[in-house]
This record gives sequence, C-alpha cells and structure tokens, in this order.
Amino acid sequence: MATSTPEPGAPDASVSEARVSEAGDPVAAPGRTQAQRTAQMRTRLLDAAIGSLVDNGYAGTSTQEISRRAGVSRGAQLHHFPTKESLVVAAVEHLVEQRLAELLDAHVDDDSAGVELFLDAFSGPLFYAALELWIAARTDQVLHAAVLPLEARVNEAIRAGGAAIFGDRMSPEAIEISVELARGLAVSALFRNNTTDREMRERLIPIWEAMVTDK
Amino acid sequence: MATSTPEPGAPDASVSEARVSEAGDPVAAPGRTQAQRTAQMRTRLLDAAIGSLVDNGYAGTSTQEISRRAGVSRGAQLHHFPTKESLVVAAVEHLVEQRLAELLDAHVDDDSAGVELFLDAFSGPLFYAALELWIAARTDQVLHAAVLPLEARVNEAIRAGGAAIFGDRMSPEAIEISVELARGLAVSALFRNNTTDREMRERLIPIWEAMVTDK
DNA sequence: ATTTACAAACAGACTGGACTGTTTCTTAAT
DNA sequence: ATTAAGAAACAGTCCAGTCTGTTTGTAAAT
Repeated sequence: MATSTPEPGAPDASVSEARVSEAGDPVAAPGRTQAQRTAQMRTRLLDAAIGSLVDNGYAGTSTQEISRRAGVSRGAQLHHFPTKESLVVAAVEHLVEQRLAELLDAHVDDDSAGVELFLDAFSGPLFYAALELWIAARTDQVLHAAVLPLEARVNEAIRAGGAAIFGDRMSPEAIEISVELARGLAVSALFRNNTTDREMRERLIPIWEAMVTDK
Repeated sequence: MATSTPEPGAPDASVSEARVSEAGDPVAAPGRTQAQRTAQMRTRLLDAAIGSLVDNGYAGTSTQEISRRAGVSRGAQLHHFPTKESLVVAAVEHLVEQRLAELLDAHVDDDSAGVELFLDAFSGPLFYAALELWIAARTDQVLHAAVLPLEARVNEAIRAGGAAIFGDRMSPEAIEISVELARGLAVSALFRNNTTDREMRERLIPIWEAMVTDK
C-alpha cells in the first residue's frame, strides 16, 4: 500500500540508515576475500532492510528500495537473497541479533535504576523495525514462523535483564507485568503526540513503581 | 511488500468480511434514493477495507482488493473515493465508529467484573484493524494526522468505561495503567503461540488484580 | 402525469510506473 | 581454469489513477 507520503509521522526515531555505505561509494576496494565480500554484502543489505523498515514501514519496503539504500545492484542482492522472502527472514534474524546486542550493551551499573528502564527496551529504531515485523507476521505465515522462535529469545533476554537488575526488589511476575506495560506504552506512543505521551509516562511510572517495588 | 502468503499466521481472528454483501449479490434492487445508494456503497467499501486490513494487513490491502472484496466496480469505488488516501482515511473513521459502538455495547452488568475485562477492548478483528493502521500511520503523515484525534476519542471511551466499572475499586491511574498493560499483552500475543499467551495471562492477571484493586 | 434535461452513480478498459524474479554477461577470487 | 560475486537487461504481474461510456435517480417543464 503506502498512502503516498512515505515520510515518518510518528515518534522521533529517524536514525537508521546506520551509515553502512551510501550509494556511489568506492564499494569495490578489491583485495577482500570471498568470505569477506559475502559477509559485507549481506550486512549491507540487511542493515538497509532494517533501515527501510524503520523509515518506510513494512508496506513501504521493497527489494528495490533496499538495493538503492544499500547502494547495491539488484543483481548482487538477488545473488545473496534469491527471493524477497529469504531477504526478509534474514533481516528478522539480523534484527534480533542487533536487539540482543543492544540489550547486553545496556547493562546498567547503577543499582538504583527505576522501572522506566524497561521502557528503553521498547524504544529506538530497532524497536520500531521489530514492531513492523510483528504486525506483518500476523498476516504472513512464513514471516510468522520466522519471528516466533526468535522473539522468544529476545523476550527471555529482556526478562533475564530485568531479573538481574530488579530481582531483589520485584517478584518475577511483577517484572513480567512491567515488560508488558512497557510494551503497551510504547505502542500507545504511536498515536499520541510526544507531549501527551511524556506527560502520561511521568504521571504513571512513579505510581507503577510504588505499586510494584515494595514486593 | 507482502511476502507471498497473505494467509493469517497469528491469533485467531478471522471473522471480518462482516457480511455486508458479497460479490454477486442482487445488488441493484432499484428504487433506492440517491442518498441511500451513496450510503450503501460507502459502507460496503469501508467494511471491505477494514475486512482486508484484518485479513491481509495494511501491506496486503490494495484498492483493487477492496473493490473485489466489496463486489464493487472500480469505477464506483473511484467515484466515491477518488484517491486511495481518501478511502483509507474514511476507513479509519469508519473503524473508530465501529469500535466505539463495540465498546458501548459491552457495558457490563456484573459489578464484580475482573480486570481481564480490559483485555476485551484489545481483541477481536477491530482491534487488529486498528493496530494495522497505527503502525502504518507511523510512516505515513496523512494517515497519522487522521488517526491521532480519532484514537484519542477511543481511548477516552475506554478510560471512561473503565472508570464506570472499576472507579470504586481502582484509582484513575491504576485504570490507565491497566489499559496500557492490556495493550501490551495484546501486542505480545502477536508473537507468542496461543497456549503460551493464555498461560501467561492466567498467571499474571490475578497478580495484577491483587496489586491494583486494594486501592 | 409525462416528458425532457441534468446530475449523480456505476461499469470497465486503459496507462504509466513500480514491483519481484529470470537470464545473460562481466569481473574478481581461488 | 573454475567458481563465486556482482551487474544489467528483460519479462510478466500488480497497482493507483484516468478516461469514456452506461444506467439510475431527480426535478423542472409541459
């Protein structure tokens, strides 16, 4: 679909594009081994795919757009990912790797961190890319089959991270509930303007924290 | 996009199509006034649009698909909705009307209703249609502008309904948090299999209820 | 009450462009 | 020299929107 304007109209996530390499780069730079060439091409394409998901949404993401964005010829793309489906599935896996890395990076030193930390797991470009895929997977069996097991890993990582940080203050169930709450707030942010959303969080989070941390 | 298979692969929502009037109906039945003809055509198209959102997702919803589904010629469609954008925006409004009606219908007589009632507001075909639109609106300014004010009305209705039912047992903030939690669980259901999801709800909801209803 | 004049509703062919995937060819690595 | 990587031309489908023509409703004129 894509109702004309492909410009973002929601929260302020627009990083993406991840400076992998723009079109017109001195891409070639020979001297690479075959394995290197393959790996670089794949990451370029997958990063571009995720970037397009973030910026254009699933509906606005075509293989051609991904090629353009990656600065890669369609021939190369089709060499590595012969079908769109294979590309999308690989992008899902790539995205999960990145999200897991992001979660591990964000291990907090401060032991007095608040529950608003959960919200960090549901923000940023990677979250929106994942969201696009969840929704698309609802009506796409192949995607659904690819997403389900991987998403379980991400959730487990979130849960484990929460337990490591809040385990002494919160019951396991309270942690799980916090995760779901954070996800709800993140989705709600899609159709609330930024100020309304911020006001709401600042009002609700402390109350939630009080409810949940006395254990 | 639409990675080949348009078949649903997620939760068990497949009602849709709403029996407005299938293709091949004795549609004509002259003797209708112009206003009637217009109204009937519009509802047929808008119901078909929402049905397609539920079954095929936003990415899989084209104007031609909507025409097919409604059993309406493209000429007629283009007469009433000259652009795809106008059709989609009208569908958003139509969907909001239906969701509000659904919410009002579901006023509960039982005063001892549990918080799992919040989850009902985030289930069923209409919820999935709305979800598709929220996500699509993230990267589509026109859609975003159309969705934002309308969604505020729906949320207000949910909040008011919650207050009417739980107002004596829960603080306003607890109600708002419950709504966000319900939304989070609904989205999570997209990438969890049905049994995992049910198990999770049955485990978390009572705990949540205990946390929130002592006021 | 008919007829005539006009407008709205509806139908379907057609156009230009974008999309996915195939095939053929060239260039780099081994 | 053989194989993989990368590029480019090509084929066929689908899509949104335009255009021409037909049918139905409405209301003025007779």
